[in-house]
Amino acid sequence: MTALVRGKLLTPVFFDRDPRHVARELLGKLLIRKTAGGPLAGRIVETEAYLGKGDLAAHSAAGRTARNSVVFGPPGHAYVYFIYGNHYCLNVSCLPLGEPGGVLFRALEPVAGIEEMAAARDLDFSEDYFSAAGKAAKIAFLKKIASGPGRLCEAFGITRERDNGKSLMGARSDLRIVDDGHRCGRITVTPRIGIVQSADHPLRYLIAGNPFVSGPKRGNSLPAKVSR
DNA sequence: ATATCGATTATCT
DNA sequence: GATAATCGATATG
Repeated sequence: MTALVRGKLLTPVFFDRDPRHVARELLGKLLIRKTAGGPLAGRIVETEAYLGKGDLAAHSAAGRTARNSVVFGPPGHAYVYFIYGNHYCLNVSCLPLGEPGGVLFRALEPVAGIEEMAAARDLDFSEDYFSAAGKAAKIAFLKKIASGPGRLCEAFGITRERDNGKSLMGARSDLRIVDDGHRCGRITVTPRIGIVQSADHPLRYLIAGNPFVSGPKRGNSLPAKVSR
């Protein structure tokens, strides 16, 4: 697996906006984790926007607490929380200091560090088998690595202890997002997944037709489609 | 292919 | 004490 993992770091201005814009424009960017054994990288293919005010599904809906304080902080920083006693989820803070808002990373297309990520996910990986496998089998395997918010955190070793509050824009940060010039085509917008309050708002964004998005294939092409 | 269910704990009421 | 921005296993068509 070749790994061309280079690109421009994103800036505070990119994140200092409405989470809906950030969520949409994060599609196609690369999330990168620097490790001693080389970089882990995945292309962002699915996100969800969480708005500060009036969004009852957002952790910030009831105001600032110890857990959600990063979302009230400056833009471009990692908000990592623990959920269901089992999983971590990664968000990036949006909007200026004092205004809550964020974007949840829901799925990545594995780009570099496949073997390391598979190991972190407790998946069996054989280079020989993988390189010989057909296209469909490759996709099926790669989909298990980071297709889901809890899965991508496990693949990247993202935890609250290690990453909460960290800048995702820094040249010194081991966790960052870059723009490598990739342009995704059409974007599909659907309601968010796994929530009950404010469940109808179309705030989930995904690259249309991308096989690495989370969830059943059915719901991923239903409502509004937007191009860019 | 879709539905249902149990696991497991930080956080908030 | 109830809940949760999930996942993986199991059951059923």
